[in-house]
Amino acid sequence: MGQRGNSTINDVARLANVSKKTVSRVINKSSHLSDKTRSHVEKIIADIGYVPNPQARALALRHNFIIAVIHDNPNAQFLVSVQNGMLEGIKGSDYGLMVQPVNRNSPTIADEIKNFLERHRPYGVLLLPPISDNDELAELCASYGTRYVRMASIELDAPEHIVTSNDRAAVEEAVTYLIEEGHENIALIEGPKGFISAAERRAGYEQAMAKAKLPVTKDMITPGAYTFESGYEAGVSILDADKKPTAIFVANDEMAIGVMIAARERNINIPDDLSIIGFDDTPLSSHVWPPLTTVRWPINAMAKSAAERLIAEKQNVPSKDVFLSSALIKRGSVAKIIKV
Amino acid sequence: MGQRGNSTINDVARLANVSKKTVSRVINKSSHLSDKTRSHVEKIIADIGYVPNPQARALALRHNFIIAVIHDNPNAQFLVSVQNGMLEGIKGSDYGLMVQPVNRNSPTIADEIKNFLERHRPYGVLLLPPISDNDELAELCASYGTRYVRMASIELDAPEHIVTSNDRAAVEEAVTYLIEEGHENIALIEGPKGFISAAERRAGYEQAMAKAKLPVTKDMITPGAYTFESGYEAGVSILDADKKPTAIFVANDEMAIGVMIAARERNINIPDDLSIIGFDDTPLSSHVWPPLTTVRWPINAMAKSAAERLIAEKQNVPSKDVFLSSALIKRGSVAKIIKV
DNA sequence: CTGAAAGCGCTTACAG
DNA sequence: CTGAAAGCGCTTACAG
Repeated sequence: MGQRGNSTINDVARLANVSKKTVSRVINKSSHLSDKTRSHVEKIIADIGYVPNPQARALALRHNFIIAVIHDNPNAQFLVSVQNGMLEGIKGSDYGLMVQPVNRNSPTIADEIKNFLERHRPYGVLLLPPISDNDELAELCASYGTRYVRMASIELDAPEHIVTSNDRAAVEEAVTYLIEEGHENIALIEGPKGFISAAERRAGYEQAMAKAKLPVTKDMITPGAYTFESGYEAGVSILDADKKPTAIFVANDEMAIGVMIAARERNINIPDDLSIIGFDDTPLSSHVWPPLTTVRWPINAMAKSAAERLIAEKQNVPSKDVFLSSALIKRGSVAKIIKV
Repeated sequence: MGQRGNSTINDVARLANVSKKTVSRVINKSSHLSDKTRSHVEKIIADIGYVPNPQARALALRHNFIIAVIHDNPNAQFLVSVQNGMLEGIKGSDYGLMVQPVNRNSPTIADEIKNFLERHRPYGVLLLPPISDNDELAELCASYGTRYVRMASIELDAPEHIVTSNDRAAVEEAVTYLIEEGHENIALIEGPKGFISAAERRAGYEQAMAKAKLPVTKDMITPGAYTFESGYEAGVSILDADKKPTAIFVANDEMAIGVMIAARERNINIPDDLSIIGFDDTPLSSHVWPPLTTVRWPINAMAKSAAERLIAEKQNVPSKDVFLSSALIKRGSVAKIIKV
């Protein structure tokens, strides 16, 4: 009996009548090895259920088999999508995934990350928005020799260090759709100041309006914080104003759902009285009534690509993957305007 | 420059003019050490920014500083709550958190877990429902000498291996509240077959009804799968029937929200025409209209307690913590029945 | 194609 | 209170 997984390379070597080195070669699938020796050793390994000790390997190899996601993002759905994507990316490899949240508003955020990097020395890390736009943190990773990829809405680093979604183009498309449906007075509820994604989505909105030669006045843009509550409040302020828009583009789904609640309270019918488009395509967006028309954000695919890059033989192979260009999911929250 | 974090215990020993062992003693906060030596060594360590190599420590110590959550639970909110709880539990320690999803329906689930355990040798793991009720998997952990804790709704293992919520009592309380509000025809939408939590919640419902001497017929219980879609379908089947209940206890919030959509489609007003209580208290439950009355499930606290136990000096200290006894969150989805 | 020696960076008895 | 030696379980040049 005894515990599993406690036989060592020495046991295998002794039983197989070869040197440790030879065993090591079959573990690491080295090529200089006769088929006969290999299969003999493999049989012994299978027989005694030998598995190399990961800590010993890591020490000798000078790197472990761990990648991590470092984030300061409270959104559960987003986080799990990222994790699932990364997990897909490392599937079949020897790597595992660690999770390390940090506190964006803390002045010691760099120390928190230093601490994590020192304590676990992950082979690579994925930095999620919004902290991914912090250059210092990226440099910190580099200073430890840790591979890193940043997820963002613009290319704020070298190609091998970035995985990008083109939020601007996607929003422009969504707002253009609203315009094509006959809307002219289209409001925007934007994301929090300082978030690159918020700025990009706003830029997409402005571009679409500009191309259609539709005016954008200050009162058409309401601040938000990417939270349900902030969406609700923005909705209240827009819907209680004298001149209401016929459509609102909301910078994420959670806020869009807040707006829907505000509208319902006021007996404003969606989509007949008010059209709404969100951004993210969270599962939730199809679970509200009416189901929300939204822009699909391929977080899963982005995270997968990032993880693959992190554990690739050479990270340097620049990947010019830009995700998300046209990804409008039309559901039930937009109606055509019948011009009088 | 050169990378950070690449000085070794030897550098410190040389610079401080002591042996490696002495340095090791200060790292590990051993007591047999003069204050003078200790502070001298600490200064050197701080000066050169030395941090012990985690892989080397793990190898010598014969265990690393990683705990993991192993799960087969698709619910993002649940998963993130667990992760946050565990992270709180290990805060300030040297431990870090890994995440390993497995496929419940796969015949090779044991192999997936074996693989993970062998590859990373985590110091401890938390098993989440529903796979937490699989005794084989728990034994598998034990066979590798890996500490484990299982999260469940009943005490299906020794006290040190379990963290429990008393779903049955909590549901009984919720249904009793419905009864006190005058409801007699109370339907149940239950969780999936084979889930312990589903059976416990159903038992709580049945107990409450029995104590109030209210009949429970077969047609009052509708199956569900803990998903929005299954809740919606169950809602449709209940609300399209001839004899409608005045209240429904739904075994989780996601399904409850599905029921709300089904009700709205049929112009059934909540709570005036139909009262609903859910279970979980997900953030979402207060973001719907009307806000959902529900049972608060303290996943975060449970996960924290489990993580603390996993990294404790002695796991054996049996913790008889049972979470959740009375945790009804009254919001807007229940109305009093005015008896005629 | 195969092996003996040294090394990765720590900690653990055992002495003194 | 402090240290020299051996060991944790692997891999890496270097030989042959």
